[in-house]
Amino acid sequence: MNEIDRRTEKLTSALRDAGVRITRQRAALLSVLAEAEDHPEAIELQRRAEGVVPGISLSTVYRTLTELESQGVILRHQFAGTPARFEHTETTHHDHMIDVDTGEVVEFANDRIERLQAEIAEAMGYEIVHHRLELYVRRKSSTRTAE
Amino acid sequence: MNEIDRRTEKLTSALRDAGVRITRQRAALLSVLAEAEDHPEAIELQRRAEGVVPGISLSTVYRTLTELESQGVILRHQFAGTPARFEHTETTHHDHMIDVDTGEVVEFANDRIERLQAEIAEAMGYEIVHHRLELYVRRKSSTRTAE
DNA sequence: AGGAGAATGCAAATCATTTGCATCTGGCAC
DNA sequence: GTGCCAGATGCAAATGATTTGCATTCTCCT
Repeated sequence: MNEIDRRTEKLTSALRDAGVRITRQRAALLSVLAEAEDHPEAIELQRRAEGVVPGISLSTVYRTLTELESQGVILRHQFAGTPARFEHTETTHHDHMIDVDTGEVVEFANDRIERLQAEIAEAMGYEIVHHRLELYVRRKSSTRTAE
Repeated sequence: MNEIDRRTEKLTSALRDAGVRITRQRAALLSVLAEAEDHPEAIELQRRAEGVVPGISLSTVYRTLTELESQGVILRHQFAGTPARFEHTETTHHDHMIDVDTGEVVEFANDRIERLQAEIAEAMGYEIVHHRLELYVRRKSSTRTAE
C-alpha cells in the first residue's frame, strides 16, 4: 500500500508538471487505478472512486481516462463485445488471454511473437504503432463446467 | 464473376439445407459479400445491397450478418474505434494490419505466430477458441504525408 | 395454390461513450 | 493567505453502432 501511495504521488506531481490539474476526482481515479490488479471498465472505476469522492460522475471518469490515456499513464483495451477496460502502465508490456466462459483476463508476454510482428510489418514497409493480440480461450478438458 | 456466382449459388443451397431461408435481401447480401474484396462495414454493405434490393433496411443487414456469422459464412472484425467490418470465409485464415493514417486494411498470415499462440495457451492450460491479432501500423519513412 | 412460421421494415430502445453548458475549483499571482 | 480564471465537473441530452418489438410480408414445404 505504501509502495502504491509513493508511486501514485510521484505520478501525480509528474502529471501536474505536464499541465494536468489534479482534482479530487482525478486523484481518486489515479489511486483506484494504481490499486487495481484486474482490468476494470469505466463504470467499475466510477464505483471504486465513489469510495473516495462520492458523487463522481461517469462523464468525469471517461474524460479523465481519456486524459490519462493520452498522457501514457494508462492503457485502454477494447476486448470483443464488451465495454473498454483500463489498466495502468506500471507493468511491462504484455498481451491478453480472455476466458470466453468466465470473462476472466489473463496476461502473458512472449518476445518471439513481438519480434515476429515487427518483422512482418517491416517486410511490408510498415512500422508498428501499436498492436493488439488477444487469445479468446477456454479451459482445457474441463468436465463441462459451463455452456 | 462466373466463379463468384457459382460459389454463391453453392453456398445458397448449403444455407437452405441448413434451414436458412434465402430471401431477396439475404441473396443480395451474399453476392455483395462474395464480390467484396475489402472489409466493408454494415452500412456500406447496405449501400451495396441497395443496388440489388432497393429499400433493404439496416436492421435486416445486421440481422443477416449475425446469422451468416453464426453459420460460419462470414467473419466479423471489430477494429479499434470503428464500426465492425465483415469478410466472407472463402479465404484462408489471416490476420490484419491497419494503416492508422488511412484506415486501409492489409491482410497477412504467419504460421509461426499461429503456432506460438497455440503453445502459449496450451502452456497455461487453455485452448484457443479464436484470436485477434491486429497490427496498427504506419508507412515507413514517408516524408510526412499526414499527421 | 395455401398456409405456417420465419424474415422484413420501421421506429423506438439499448449500451457505451461523448458533449454542451452552467457552475465550481485548482493552483499560480500577488 | 486571498483572489482570479482557465480548466474541470456534473447533469442531461446527444451520438453512433447495433438490437429489438411488432405489424406486415414472404419463403418454401405440401
